Amino acid sequence: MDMRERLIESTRELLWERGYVGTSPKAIQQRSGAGQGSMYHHFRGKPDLALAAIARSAEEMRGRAEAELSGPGTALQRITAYLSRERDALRGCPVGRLTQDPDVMADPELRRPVEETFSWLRTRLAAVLAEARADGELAAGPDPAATATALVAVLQGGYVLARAAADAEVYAQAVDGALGLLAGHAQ
Amino acid sequence: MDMRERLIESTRELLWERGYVGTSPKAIQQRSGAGQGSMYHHFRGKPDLALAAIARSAEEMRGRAEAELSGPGTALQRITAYLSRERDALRGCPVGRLTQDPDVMADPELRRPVEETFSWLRTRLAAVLAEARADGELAAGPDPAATATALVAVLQGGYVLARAAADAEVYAQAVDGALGLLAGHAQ
DNA sequence: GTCTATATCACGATAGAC
DNA sequence: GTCTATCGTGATATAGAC
Repeated sequence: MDMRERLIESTRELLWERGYVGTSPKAIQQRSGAGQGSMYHHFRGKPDLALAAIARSAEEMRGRAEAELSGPGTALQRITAYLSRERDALRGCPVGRLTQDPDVMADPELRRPVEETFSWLRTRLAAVLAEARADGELAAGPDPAATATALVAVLQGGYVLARAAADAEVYAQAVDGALGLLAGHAQ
Repeated sequence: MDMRERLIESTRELLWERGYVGTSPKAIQQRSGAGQGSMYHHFRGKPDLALAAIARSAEEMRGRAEAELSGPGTALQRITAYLSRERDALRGCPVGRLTQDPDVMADPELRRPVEETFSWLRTRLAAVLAEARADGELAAGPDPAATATALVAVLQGGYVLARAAADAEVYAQAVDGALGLLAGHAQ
């Protein structure tokens, strides 16, 4: 792995752990093993490096979701697979956590990957919910778009509650609760 | 309002907007109109002041929830009222946002109010869900504890999605989705 | 209680040698 | 490409006058 790559990966980790405001160039240099000059050779500064890191995290998140939502099985099975995927609950979501970072949200360039990722995810999940309904797997009652937003919110909120409790099991409980509510609408 | 009070309120606002890491003593002094000496006269430092602010936000959040969950109406009506309450979606939850702050979570004193607030809220909501079930308002299917965690997660995650989209309507959609799923279990 | 002065360190970046 | 030196600013506090 070359230095540029190590800088991006170290920044990704630090943004995940400490957010944008809490991540200093110095910390990035120490984690990656790069010197001052090296970092500023590959990137114009902290925002430039953060953009590379955020874009990659967003792409990775979307790729995993798409793999599960367009994988094998019925629509309802794919939704269940996506929701039930094992996640590092106490670490939280590397993209979702950026929404709490005022400096990220204030910068249109840094903000765009975050916005697009969740916009895509809600739309994609709504489409699979609509598919489940069309196939007679789900009742006609709940609106697919609203249901999709609620389900994604359960995951994002599940991270918050798990961290608050310092207990990954709380995340699993949130997912269980969502699946339980969804089950009432299965045909 | 005396100076001590203004310091706490200013800190509450700043923690809400920028988090603990993003809030400096200087910013607190400027917003409150207090000088350096004044702030350090009333509080030992940033952590001490943050504790006062966090404890107050936690208490306020709990008070509002308790008012709705123990208010008038059937159990299901109270749950719906709690979930549907108007909230400043783009501002987010002043307590939930602290879970993303590594320095808050690393300090047991600062962490405790956050942990206790959500622990209490999940338990309290589960009790009202159990009440709704006992009263025949809700089907026996979903587990109250898991459902409660999922519902609180929808609110916390709704903030994340609304901020990601820069659109408060997304928060409302998440709540709508949750209410739609819950409706399927109403008797 | 509040003020100003001062101290120490970290942040985020630039300059220029190698 | 990477290194060290340096810079100006802000973070977080202490000291002591008033």
